[in-house]
Amino acid sequence: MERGPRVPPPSQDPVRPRKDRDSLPAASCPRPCGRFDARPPPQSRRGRWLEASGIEVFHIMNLTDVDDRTIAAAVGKGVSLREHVDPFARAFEEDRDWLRIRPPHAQPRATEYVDAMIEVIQGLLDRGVAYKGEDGSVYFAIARFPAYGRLSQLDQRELRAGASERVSTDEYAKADARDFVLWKATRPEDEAVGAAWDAPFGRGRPGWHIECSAMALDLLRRRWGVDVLDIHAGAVDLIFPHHEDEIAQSCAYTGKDEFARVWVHGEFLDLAGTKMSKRYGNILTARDLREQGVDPGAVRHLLFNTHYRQKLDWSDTALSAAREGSARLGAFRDRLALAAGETDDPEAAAAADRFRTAFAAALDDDLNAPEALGALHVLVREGNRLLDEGRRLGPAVRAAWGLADEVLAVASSARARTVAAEALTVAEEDGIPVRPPEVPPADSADGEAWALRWAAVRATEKRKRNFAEADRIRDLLRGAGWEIRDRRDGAIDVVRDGR
RNA sequence: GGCGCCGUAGCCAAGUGGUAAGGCAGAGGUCUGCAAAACCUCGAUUCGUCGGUUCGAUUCCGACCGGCGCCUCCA
Repeated sequence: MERGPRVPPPSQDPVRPRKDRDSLPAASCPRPCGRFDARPPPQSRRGRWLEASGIEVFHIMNLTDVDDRTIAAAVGKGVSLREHVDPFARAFEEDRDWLRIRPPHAQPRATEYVDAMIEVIQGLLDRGVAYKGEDGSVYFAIARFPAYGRLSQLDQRELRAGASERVSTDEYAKADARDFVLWKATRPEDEAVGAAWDAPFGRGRPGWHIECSAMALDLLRRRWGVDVLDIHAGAVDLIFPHHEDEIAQSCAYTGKDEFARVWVHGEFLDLAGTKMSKRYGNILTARDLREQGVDPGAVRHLLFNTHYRQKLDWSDTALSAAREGSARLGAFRDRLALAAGETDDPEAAAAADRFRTAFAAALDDDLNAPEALGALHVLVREGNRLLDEGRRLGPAVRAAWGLADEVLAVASSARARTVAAEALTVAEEDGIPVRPPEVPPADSADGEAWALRWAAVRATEKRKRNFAEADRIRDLLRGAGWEIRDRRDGAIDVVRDGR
């Protein structure tokens, strides 16, 4: 078991398939449904990098669709659990896609794996590490699992029962205050929303911790016949107790020493210096950003600018810096697409080489995204310089860019539309270029055509040296969100302003 | 009280036992009718403070100051 996660470079273990999973709590609760108080899960970046390195990754992301809050919310709305959860799950997937996070290979829902959970719980009862409490619920007996606390270094903590005020008062059903619930005896409200199942040890519903273990184990065993994960990811706040409990129940059940070879814990996103949390009322959701028109590339740029194990303090200035950086990369992508030739200038090939080395070294070293991003900016600077000098960028640079884009996907999606000089003519009437309407079309889909027509008019006016009019048109377009850039070869770029 | 993290240029942020990536912002320059973009040049003798180890520490150790997280189902 490793903490302070340092994943072995892929090259050390090139063929073995890896199974990567994340425990993503509750499809019902705000967090997975678009909020990202924890970063977009680090395993999604790791997955991209491992895959780009030629390693097969199988990523499982659990959906907790049954827990106290989900049930309470469903009861409140008078709908079934499923009806309550589905919209959240869909919204979550939309936000995930918007953030360019790849879908997991499997996304099991807790309610569809209850049989697997019952099997694990029964196994734990059979092994004597679980017991049925007076309230009919089944608990895990921490005293029977000596390794408990290794991940969070709990063994070094003071384990006074009731050290925290949050425990102790009404936990009389447990033998030990630290024991956690595996199976909760059914309550009327559970039945009301369909959150109750029959089990040999009584009717009830699974506890949160067991869901993750049972789903992962079930998928791992059926697909590979193994019961240890290579990588287990999650946010730092899950280390204790959730991951600790997962380890306890999983290892007690499988008899293995570890549940995951490597634990990857992402730090939090802070807002105004404090953890983003409902408790503090400082929530920022992916949905919010989307509605503000923020480019997902900029969001990723900001996220990758800080190591995943480091807290990231979200601020408008940080976002705006990321937006600029992301736009610079997007502009280079467009430039490269137009300029790339069949061969690389030797200097360009060397730059691409340097980039590949630095990029791989950074990501192989515990996914050092900030350093990888730095390397990308160096490549872009050198590429831009060479293009300015009229040198050729070819397959080497294209491939280097492609790798970066595949793994980081941080470039702004705003694309420049380039119009060649010869295409910049417009019909004239009595020596005056025919103009499109001053007001941009309501339908944003027609916006580009409108902007391009105006750009052509401006080019015409410019040729006639009517600079005042040309400047007026540029301002008009800028007001409508379009940036015009004259190029040295006489062509123009029209860029949708992504801000 | 226990466990743990952080403090690097105006801002964000990597990193190394031998004197500090990258981005943003700013200044000057090239280019341009003017812009924008791009490129070039410029910024920490210094990495919270004070000690210690060392030939040498920002990097290791200790103390202190400041900020933050977790301590049994916020999920």
